[in-house]
Amino acid sequence: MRDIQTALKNVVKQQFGHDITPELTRPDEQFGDYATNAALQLAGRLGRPPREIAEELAAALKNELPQLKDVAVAGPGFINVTLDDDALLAAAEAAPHAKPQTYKGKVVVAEYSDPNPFKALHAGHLYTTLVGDAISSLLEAAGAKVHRVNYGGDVGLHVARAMWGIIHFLGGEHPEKLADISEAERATWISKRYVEGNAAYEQDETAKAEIIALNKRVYQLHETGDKTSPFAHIYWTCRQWSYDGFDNLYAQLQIHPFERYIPESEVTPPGLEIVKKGLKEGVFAESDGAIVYKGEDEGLHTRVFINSNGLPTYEAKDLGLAATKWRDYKFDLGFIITGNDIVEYMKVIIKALGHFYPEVAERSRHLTHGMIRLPGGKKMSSRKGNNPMAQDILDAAVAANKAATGADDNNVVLAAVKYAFLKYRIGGDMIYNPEESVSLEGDSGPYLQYAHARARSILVKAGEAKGEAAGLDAAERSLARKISEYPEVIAKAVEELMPHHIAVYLYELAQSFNRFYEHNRVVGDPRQTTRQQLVALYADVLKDGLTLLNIAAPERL
RNA sequence: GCGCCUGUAGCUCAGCUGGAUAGAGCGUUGGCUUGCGGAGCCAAAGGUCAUAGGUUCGAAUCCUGUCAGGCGUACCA
Repeated sequence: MRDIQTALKNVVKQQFGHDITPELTRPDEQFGDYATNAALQLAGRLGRPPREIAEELAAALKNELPQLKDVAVAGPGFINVTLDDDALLAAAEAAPHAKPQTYKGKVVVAEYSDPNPFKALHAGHLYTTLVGDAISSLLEAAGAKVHRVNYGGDVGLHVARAMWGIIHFLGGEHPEKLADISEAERATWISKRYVEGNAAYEQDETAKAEIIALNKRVYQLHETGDKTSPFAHIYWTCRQWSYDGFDNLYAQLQIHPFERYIPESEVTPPGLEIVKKGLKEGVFAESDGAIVYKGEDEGLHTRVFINSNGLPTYEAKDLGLAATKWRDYKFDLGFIITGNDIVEYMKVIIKALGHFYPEVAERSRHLTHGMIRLPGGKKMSSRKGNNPMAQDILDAAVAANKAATGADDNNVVLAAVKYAFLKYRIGGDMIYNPEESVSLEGDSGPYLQYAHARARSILVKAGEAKGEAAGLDAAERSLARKISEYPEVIAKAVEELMPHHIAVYLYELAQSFNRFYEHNRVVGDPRQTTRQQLVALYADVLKDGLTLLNIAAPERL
């Protein structure tokens, strides 16, 4: 593909004196293997009929690359290129291993998941976790060194609310009573206390005052390094329980482990320093007793970085977080995945950051996902009807799988959930349908697992390849062509940081294979050698693609 | 009010750095069927790509207006 593109570029330059990078696309199969609209683009600049230019370009290209089977002009001025069978087969053979190394030697910091200790993960956390892990894997495959980091708020009002609930439950600051909580229920126990504290904060003025006081105590505890007071004991113990709970969920999901948690408390001091420095330099301003960044002149809005009580807000901490990541990793790309409700917020942060670390602001990418909803507005969360918890999603998948198959296969359930979340373009809201996700028919993770296992089983049955078969027949060619597209799909997914391209392609590939397989015998056929090779390549690509999405591809189901 | 995002088949979604007849799954209808793992294949029905303009040889894709929905809009995260 690269050869054709280079040749085309040269030809355009020689013939027409224009230095453009012509686009090579995959047209409908009936037209050929590749197509370019270079002639149509040139027509405007040259003021000549596009078909005429196309004819000249096609002839020159054919001359440049005589090994091409066909170079034809079609429609308004497209140039369609058809590869020789050997070249196509060679491209298919390379496909499972030919990944574009666009990130070779690059350092990437991937920040995703980002749950807050003392609270339960909701469905959105599950979404960023799966997408973040997939993008990380993708970048690794493209040659990057990826640092997976997880950021979360271990200080702040939500922690104070949880601490209030905990202390209330324990009947005072009695850390010894924590021993009564069994290991299995620790994480949910804490999130229940948070819910109680949250309710108290909203409804009870006395409790609200207490929670505000607790908030300050939590900050003080970090400032003084207190690890031993009863209050500190409760705090540190429960914080660790939260992290343990997160780790349990990640293990359950079988995703790559995070390199580290960066707690909010750790980035608060550097964040405060940046804001203080910025205040002197005039980047930040005082307003109503708070320290703010005025974004209006840059088309943004004003945000508070230090509130009128002198406490840092999330904004200040985010600056500290960026500085910390930069200090530790000196990355080429730092991406963050969060819900899309904070896009405007993040723009202000990055803008403010640019005053101190312009290179970091430039290398930071904020990716977002939308809300997760359930079909028909069905409510599934215990607490907030329209905001399901991560565990609710997993439980629903397990239940749907059990209902459909009667079995309890964790591999299948994970494939179902991961694929369901990864097959959509990130950015917008999505509806998670548990029944469809576990379905063995249609565009699902389990379907692809089956497709892979079936291909492997054909290969087992086929044994050693024997005999020689020349060329490719029409059905074989069609499959080989689809297989050969794989590296281009990866390149696009890497460039756009969009793993859904892979999911979409894998399903199309499976469809291509099924069409081929319907009417073409593999084992025992005179063309067995060629066909067997294609089946092997197909299975390899499926496995490779599923692996990039962090979905298991077992040899048999 | 202002800003950001979304609006493609009954439902869920691809396609969106402009290009050839707008695609897929589910659902509906009809066919294939003792198969190499049929968890599949073929076919049909189903679309004013929210809407009105504009730019262009060419617009689902770019620009503007309108409508609808979501989110954000200073001391929550």
